[in-house]
Amino acid sequence: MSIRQDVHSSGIPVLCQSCEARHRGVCGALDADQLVGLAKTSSKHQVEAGVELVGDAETVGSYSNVLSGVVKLTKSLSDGRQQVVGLQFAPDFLGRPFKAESEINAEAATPVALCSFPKTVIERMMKESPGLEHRLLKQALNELDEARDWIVMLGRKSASEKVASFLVLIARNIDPAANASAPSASFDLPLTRSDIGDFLGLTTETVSRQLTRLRAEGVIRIENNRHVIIDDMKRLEQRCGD
Amino acid sequence: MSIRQDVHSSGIPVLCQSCEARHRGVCGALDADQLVGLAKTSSKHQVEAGVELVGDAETVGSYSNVLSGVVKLTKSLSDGRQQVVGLQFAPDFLGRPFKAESEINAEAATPVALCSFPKTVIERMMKESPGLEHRLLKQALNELDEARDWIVMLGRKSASEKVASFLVLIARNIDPAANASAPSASFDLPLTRSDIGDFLGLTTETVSRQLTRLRAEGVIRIENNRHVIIDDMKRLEQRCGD
DNA sequence: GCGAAGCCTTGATTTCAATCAAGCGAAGCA
DNA sequence: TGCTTCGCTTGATTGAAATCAAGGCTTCGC
Repeated sequence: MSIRQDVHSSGIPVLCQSCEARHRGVCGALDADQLVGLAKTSSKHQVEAGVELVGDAETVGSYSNVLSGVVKLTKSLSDGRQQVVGLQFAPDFLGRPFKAESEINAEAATPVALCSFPKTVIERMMKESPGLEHRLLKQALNELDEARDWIVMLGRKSASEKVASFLVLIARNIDPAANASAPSASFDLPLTRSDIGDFLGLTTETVSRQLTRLRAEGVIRIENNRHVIIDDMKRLEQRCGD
Repeated sequence: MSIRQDVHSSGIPVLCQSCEARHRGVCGALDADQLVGLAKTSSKHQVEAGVELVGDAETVGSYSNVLSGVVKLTKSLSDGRQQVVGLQFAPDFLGRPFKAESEINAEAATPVALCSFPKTVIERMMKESPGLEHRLLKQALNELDEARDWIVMLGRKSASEKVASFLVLIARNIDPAANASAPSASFDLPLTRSDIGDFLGLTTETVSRQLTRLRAEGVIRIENNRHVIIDDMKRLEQRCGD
């Protein structure tokens, strides 16, 4: 798949189409020369749901921007218990600077499009361009804030509060219309019931029961097992506990 | 309390005594001129256990290095349920750049010594000195790794695994002798049973029962309710689940 | 020393979510 | 078409940790 190298109206070349849209990714922090240099080394991938991204020959030794879809980060205990420790939506940055191996598995939860760059190129640009480190610092601090909310959820919320919180989180990240003020949302769940369980520290069965309850109480509607419609976000948010 | 401004053997002035020891804090990333400038604006505080650090007049609008003691970061749900979301040991950096208010409470868990700087000064230096942002990025990424291990613990570990994991974490951070290879450790717990419960997503009673069990099985010894002795770290680590 | 307040432990009981078990429905394949 | 597999739901039972309850240690100030 070819890479667009046309020039933005501001005079800054655009590395990939999607990087143009929102600037939480890598590209928004670089100057024109760097973007041209980076474009020569980048490659776009389309990946099916279920594919391991770490350990994959194409992604080892590289950083990526998520262009579309959802990537799920997981860790496992020695006996096989699994926990989701992060979800990356477009245009998040994927990869851990300053560390060779991370013990974290990354897997495409839905079909995913990635734009990848060699680690060496990014690391050189980080030294040259303070703006890039600044951007990565901001993303890391945001992820840390999210992780802390997650910690509160796992440590102190009931199963029904966890499921409600999960739906609100996904709605905010996936449904383009579900902005802060929007009273409703409609989206496909990017995870199976089992993955949702691994995200919330619950079993598949408990997730299923709580979704059934929310549906029975008219808080959400579910079509085809995957598509969720929330008519009244406020009502759902009241069940999040916070 | 006066601030040491003597000169390190390398020619770099030392801002505070403790910053000299390890360099995960702010000061290690600055050049000589900046350190002298920073020293003029810094102030050292000694704080008793239980004191709120955020909302405190002296720490609002400032960043701090933890010089000694343990600071506990907590978040609360609307009905009062509380969860510890971070523990800061010397020489961690305290404060959230790029964000005015954070919803997070910081409290001295033990007597704490802090070295504080006005936010404005640090933020100016961040613009001038890429090294400072680099250091903050590294700390943020480390904290993110820790947060993800914590998420696994809260989501998937049993009460007894949680308590064992907590003891190992504290031993590594507090007992200066408990390095990777050390087979034993000895330290005072920086938290009450109730705080440990808020850290692990458990109740006081459950924490107490699990500690009693570890003691009964000879894995740990406890003196005066607070002092813990671990003769065989390996044996304790085997109970962490990972 | 004495009393009070916190912190901690222990026991009895309850409860919420896990586990065990079964069946449904859609998708993929022979 | 029929078979298998996978994801999901629902029901019955169990179990781990919460809750409720009481009492014991420390530490403090008086």
